[in-house]
Amino acid sequence: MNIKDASKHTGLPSKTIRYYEDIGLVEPARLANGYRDFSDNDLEKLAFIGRGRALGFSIDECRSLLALYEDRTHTHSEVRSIARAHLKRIDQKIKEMQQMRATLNDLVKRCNNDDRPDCPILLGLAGD
Amino acid sequence: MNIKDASKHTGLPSKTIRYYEDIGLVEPARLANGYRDFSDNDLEKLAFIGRGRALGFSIDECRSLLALYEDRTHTHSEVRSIARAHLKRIDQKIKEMQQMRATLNDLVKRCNNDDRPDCPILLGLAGD
DNA sequence: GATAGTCGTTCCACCTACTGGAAGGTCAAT
DNA sequence: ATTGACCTTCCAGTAGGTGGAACGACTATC
Repeated sequence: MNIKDASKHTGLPSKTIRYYEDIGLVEPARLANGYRDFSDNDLEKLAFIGRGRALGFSIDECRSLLALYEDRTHTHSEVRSIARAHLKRIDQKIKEMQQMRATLNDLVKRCNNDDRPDCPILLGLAGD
Repeated sequence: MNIKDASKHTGLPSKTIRYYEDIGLVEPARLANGYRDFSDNDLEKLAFIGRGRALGFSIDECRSLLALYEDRTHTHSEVRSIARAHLKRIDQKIKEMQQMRATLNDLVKRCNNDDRPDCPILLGLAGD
């Protein structure tokens, strides 16, 4: 399967797939004309990475998870520890974003009810 | 004020302050020895940018907001539109993260209650 | 057989927002 | 005179791609 079709199958842009090859995540075969030829296994790997990325795992975490997946002797504990660490990171990030949101929303609301020359958003950024 | 003290005042690393000068956000004066000499106004600008960044605004948004702040004839509407767009982005991002969290948390939970050889997290990533 | 249009290839640069480090200059205290 | 803590510039690297140039390959049509 050529790269365009692999892209359609996995939802990943061709450019990204080439990049993933560059950094050694997949190693598609090559046809006589030099075109990449993706096997079913390649597609599965790419889809795996795609899902991992969609869940916010880093490329390196995806790499590790993929290796664990392909190693039939994998233990749950390694996988869990990667996943739990990531979950913690996500929770942290969500908290930060909610804090941001609250502060910003407050400024915006104040701005909505205020038509004095100095915008409360800017005053907020300026530190009052 | 030298860069170290400016760093302490604003909470921004010296490296970052130099970077901000590089990209034209501040233009501190220079002493005869070539050292940067930050004025109160420079410090205010840096702190402004720092708060903007902490709220998740991009550098370019901070640049615009700072310009609006320094332009005493600024209108609320421009500021609001930047802030509202950012608020929307934050909300979108929070939603995405919560979706991620839910999916990942589900996988982790299934993994906790499951000691079959194939880890549910990996199976989830592999697309079941 | 020529041509057009859509694929494919590599390679290099660019993006955001910094951060790290090397090589060297300056200053205050001892 | 030397130490240590500053300062300077410049170059490279980070993550995870994305854009574009320059060029080759394949298919369909005339």
